[in-house]
Amino acid sequence: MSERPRYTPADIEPKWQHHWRTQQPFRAVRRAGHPTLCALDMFPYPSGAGLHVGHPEGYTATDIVCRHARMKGFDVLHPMGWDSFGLPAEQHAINTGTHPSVTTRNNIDNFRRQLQALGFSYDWSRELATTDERYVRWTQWIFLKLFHRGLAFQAETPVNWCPALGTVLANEEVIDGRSERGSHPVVRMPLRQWTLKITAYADRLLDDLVGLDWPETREKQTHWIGRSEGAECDFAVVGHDAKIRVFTTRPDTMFGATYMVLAPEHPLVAQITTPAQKAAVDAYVLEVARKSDMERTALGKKKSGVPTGAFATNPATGQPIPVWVADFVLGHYGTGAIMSVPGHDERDFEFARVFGLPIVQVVSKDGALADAGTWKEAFVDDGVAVRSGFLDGKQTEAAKAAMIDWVEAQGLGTRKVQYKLRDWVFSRQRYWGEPIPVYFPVDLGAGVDDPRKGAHTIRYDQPIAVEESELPVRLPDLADFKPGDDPSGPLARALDWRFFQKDGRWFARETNTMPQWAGSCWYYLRFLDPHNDARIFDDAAYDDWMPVDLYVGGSEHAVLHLLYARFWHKVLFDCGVVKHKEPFQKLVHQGLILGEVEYTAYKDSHDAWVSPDDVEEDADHELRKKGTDLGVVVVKLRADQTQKKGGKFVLIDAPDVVVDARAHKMSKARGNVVNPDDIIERYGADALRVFEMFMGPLEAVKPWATDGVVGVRRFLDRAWNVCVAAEGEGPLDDESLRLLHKTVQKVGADIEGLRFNTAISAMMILVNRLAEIEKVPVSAARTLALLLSPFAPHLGEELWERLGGEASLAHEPWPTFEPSLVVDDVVEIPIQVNGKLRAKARLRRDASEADARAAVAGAAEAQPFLAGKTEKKFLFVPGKIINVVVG
RNA sequence: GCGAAGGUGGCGGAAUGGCAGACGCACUAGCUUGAGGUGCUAGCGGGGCGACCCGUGGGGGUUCAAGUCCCCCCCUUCGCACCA
Repeated sequence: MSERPRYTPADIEPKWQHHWRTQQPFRAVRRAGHPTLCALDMFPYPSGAGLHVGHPEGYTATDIVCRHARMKGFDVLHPMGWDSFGLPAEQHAINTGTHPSVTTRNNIDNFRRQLQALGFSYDWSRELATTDERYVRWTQWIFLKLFHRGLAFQAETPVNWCPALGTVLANEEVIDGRSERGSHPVVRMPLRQWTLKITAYADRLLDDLVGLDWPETREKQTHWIGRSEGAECDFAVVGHDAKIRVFTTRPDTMFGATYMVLAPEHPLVAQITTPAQKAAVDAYVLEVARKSDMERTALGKKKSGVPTGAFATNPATGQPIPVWVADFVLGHYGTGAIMSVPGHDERDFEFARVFGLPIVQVVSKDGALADAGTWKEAFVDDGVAVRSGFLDGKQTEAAKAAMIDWVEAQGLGTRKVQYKLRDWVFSRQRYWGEPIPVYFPVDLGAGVDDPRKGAHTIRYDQPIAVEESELPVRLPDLADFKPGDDPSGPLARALDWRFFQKDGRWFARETNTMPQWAGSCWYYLRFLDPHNDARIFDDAAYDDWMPVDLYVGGSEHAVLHLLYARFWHKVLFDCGVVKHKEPFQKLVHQGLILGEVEYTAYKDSHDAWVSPDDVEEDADHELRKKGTDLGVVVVKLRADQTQKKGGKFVLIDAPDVVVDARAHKMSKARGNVVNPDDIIERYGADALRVFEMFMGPLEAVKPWATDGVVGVRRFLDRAWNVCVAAEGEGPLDDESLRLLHKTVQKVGADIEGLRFNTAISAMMILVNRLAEIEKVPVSAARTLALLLSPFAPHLGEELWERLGGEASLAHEPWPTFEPSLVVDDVVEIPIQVNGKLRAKARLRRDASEADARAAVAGAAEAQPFLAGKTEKKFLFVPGKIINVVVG
């Protein structure tokens, strides 16, 4: 054979990356009359660890969409940037003394290098970092918008203080009483905090979810916002002036309220507890306070509580009912107190059962009266009100309305909408974040003329916004980044930065900084016009591209980032800065890529095998054999030591020992992280890109398997060989020509439907076919190169050039297909007898039933199943199937 | 407990109600190649010498025809977690 050049990604990939970097074919430019696409990736936090194979998954998906769109004539905005504030750089600074800005710069350089090595078609001229002062300026500018609208305020609120991190955390950052990052214990304590009034937007955040092309994330946000309608109502405490205000979604059941419960944190607890109960209540409240949220909920079903000894009057019945304290009532939801209707609420029912409190039926399924005391569970469905005075006979909905009317008429309370969503604690006691652009007057102590040197009081009650013209408020250079054990943060130590004089008066800057979410709340907007120092962005740039058509990122941001960003967007909408109610039209979460599948078995201390079902974790997180105190160790196995038996993997040498076969999340601790650099070195960036897309549906969680990469590499090799061997303009045989056109159709449709895995398999089929043909015409090879190019852009460009392409194929028109060639005139269709496949026939697509009958008669394999039988039914679906039903 | 997604070969996965397992990995055999991770050809769900039979978590149902639609159950993963 002649010497043909081989496919060498190590040569062609840098070549084209250089071309793209210098020629900038991916700059986002608007041309009148062209459709537009704004496709956005969730920008990464540039960690020191660099990219892992999870990053390129979503990035490759959007890159394919963008490259395809450009070839379809779209003007495309596809930017990338860095979410570069964050704790790790600061932690690194604490550990090593390296300034976070240095670490951040290095990490960004590394991330950029890695992303460019993957050949993504970003418009790098729009690159931004949230840590850039020119970006921070506008983040602070948005904060001032919030501040001036009364949406940013200081509050002495109970917050999640994490002593180990030395900062407060948003509720969303606390999981089971521990920090999301690092899993450190979190305690609740009241502190002065900047808080954003996201609850003012709760209804709009909820309502505007309708109509978005989003996955189940919409439901997650709905649950997170947690809107519930009901009423507030006061219950008078017997013998006190005090009233207990409760929130209920079931006002119709008030006649059935047989007791009340206060949260242990409730301010009235101390006031109304009788002397006889004081000791018990104090002890209980103390005990609960000591417990973390985790322990409080880990108790699960067991209800605990203590009576206060006090009674309140049920306003509906006029009867006194006991008031209890119990931890299942949360101080921070609703009013921190409930009326308990054990007949019609599961928790109240359970509680009543544990403490022998009366259970009364006030809602009936069919109007019939029952004895609730004998019930096994509460009746929580809607029904008809009974034993409820003026509500009797009313359906639940009507009864609710009537009861609320009554409560309002009596002046006891009002209709009320309650949300789970709480306001967003927005300050962090950290250095590496955006300074909050606010300062406070300072009162000097007697004889003190400089607060840096003497006693003073900072008037936190008189916040003053920094003038827009003075933005950005820059971070001071600091050498010591350690968080304090109080919430003033490391910036409090930068005295010359913190205190300043203006018109002869001393002021102090806010020393808290913004949380990492701030920068990511609006970066998609800055991409529109990233170098504009006069405005946040130009209106024309906004009109060119907004809103974001496609937003791809991990589902871990389903509530946190996406809710906050939507909130800011709506505030900016109210300010007239943006013109759409919602920023992200279509949202897709790429599935997590797990590590390689691992096979593990267990052995006890006698060296005997233990199946995973018999292994449990004891209180010290040590593994032991269930029901014994034998310690158990993990044994890692190779795949070839195991086999499948009855749906489970077992040891080949000991088939009664079950082996765990599962893929785990990639983590440094587990040592199963795959670095894309290594894959690129071995197989090339295009192979990595294609493999990530070939692994399965974009949204699915998938285990990584390095072995599989060779498969796509072979495919790319073959595609290369087919194209470099292409010659002349001879005709393609009919079947191959049809396959080519069908592939063009399928690849285009699959890209638009984000079904990259099936697009790739279609191209594999095409390449396998073309590889069998002696002389592939150049035109077919050019089509193949174009189809391939969104997935394997370096290969696509190189082949295009070798096939005589004049310039980069980045804007070359996407191939079209001939509709008549994608539908076959003659199709092979199955012949079934009683629904079972017996033969096959080749029939014209427009064949008649008579043709079909003739085909059946001519199908020798089918005859034995027809002989001597009576035809009951003859089914013929043209182009699909023949089914003869006989009896 | 609640909510969502999902269960198809050894593995990743295909399949507008119409030939289950496309495409790829791994594996087996042969060829080739002087070999050290990437060549070529063939085979590859299970059972049976075979014609055939059985197979999409389990059980029912609808239909000429069900992985796909309906009902019940089981399991896995993810999210939320006493929200009044």
